Amino acid sequence: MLSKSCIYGIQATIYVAANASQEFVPISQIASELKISFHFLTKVLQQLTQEGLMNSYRGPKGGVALAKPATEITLYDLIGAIDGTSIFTECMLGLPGCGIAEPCPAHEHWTKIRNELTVIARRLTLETMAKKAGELNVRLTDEFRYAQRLFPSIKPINGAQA
Amino acid sequence: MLSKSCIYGIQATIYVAANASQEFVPISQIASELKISFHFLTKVLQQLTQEGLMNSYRGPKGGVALAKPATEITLYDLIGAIDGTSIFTECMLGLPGCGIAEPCPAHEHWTKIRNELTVIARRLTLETMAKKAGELNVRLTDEFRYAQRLFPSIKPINGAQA
DNA sequence: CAGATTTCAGACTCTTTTGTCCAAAATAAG
DNA sequence: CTTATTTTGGACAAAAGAGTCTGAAATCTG
Repeated sequence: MLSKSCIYGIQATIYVAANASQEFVPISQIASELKISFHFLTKVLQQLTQEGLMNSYRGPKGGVALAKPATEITLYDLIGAIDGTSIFTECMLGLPGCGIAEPCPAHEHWTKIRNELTVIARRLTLETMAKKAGELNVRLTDEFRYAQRLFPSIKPINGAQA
Repeated sequence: MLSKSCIYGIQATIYVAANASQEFVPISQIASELKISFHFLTKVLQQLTQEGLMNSYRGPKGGVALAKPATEITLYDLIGAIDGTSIFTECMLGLPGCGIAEPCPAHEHWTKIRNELTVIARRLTLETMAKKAGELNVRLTDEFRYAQRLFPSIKPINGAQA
């Protein structure tokens, strides 16, 4: 569904958004907390800065930060910046120009799903996901936390208890 | 979204289902009409026969045929046989065990989409898609037909005009 | 039986994705 | 100015996906 690059990018961006206290968050910190290869994540985040979703800063106290308020970045933006928007537009069978005029046999059904996916991705903001990530039982990585805070450095935003 | 193998498998199966007159359809015929590499398609269809969705027969007059009536094979079966069912079950961020207890930040939204996709894929039968494929303006490949029948050997099933 | 047809099985190549590594450029702090 | 930190950029390797090819096994036809 989503590429590894895209998944890492989404996870990292949520992490940065949830970590509102730091101005610039070093990629090394993100990588170690999310258990992602540092060098690989570096490239992914470079792409997000090139797409204008993040700002970066070199040197000590440097790192990456959101280029816009978390309310103005959506899941759609993140996916589009890394994997491209083809998931939201393409035919299930990959047929170019599949539409009402010359559809594939599954066109109408797939279109329905695709449109709902698009609506949801456009509505789901980074702020919403970051708030979720601050809740006790919600996680960003494959590690279960079981009532422990996985990222002690991140304070719960939405009144979730630690 | 779907792998090339899976797309080819779906296209080929629809073709076979739409081609109800032939008992066994040679893979070479499917490959040439759908413009798919013969050897590659061979492997994909082999997988479908191993999964019990198709029967195959060697030698002259041989080829592949549906192992079950087209009403009893769904899009879900085809995808599951080639790409596996992970699309229908997995977390958007790929987190193992992502569920109500320990969800990812996008869990509830993605679950909604995923469930609808599952319902649609389970309901969409090969018969329905094959009927569609028999209609004049519907196509299985990236070639537009523009009011020409792309596969003259296949007769329209559902009263579509040629 | 001989020859033609077709699937089966495996080896092989090419491309894309994923992951690793290293040196250079920018910046902060002493 | 020097050193440590951090992103940038590119090269490189490993793994997976996509596609090609060859020979063997099965089966029909004559």
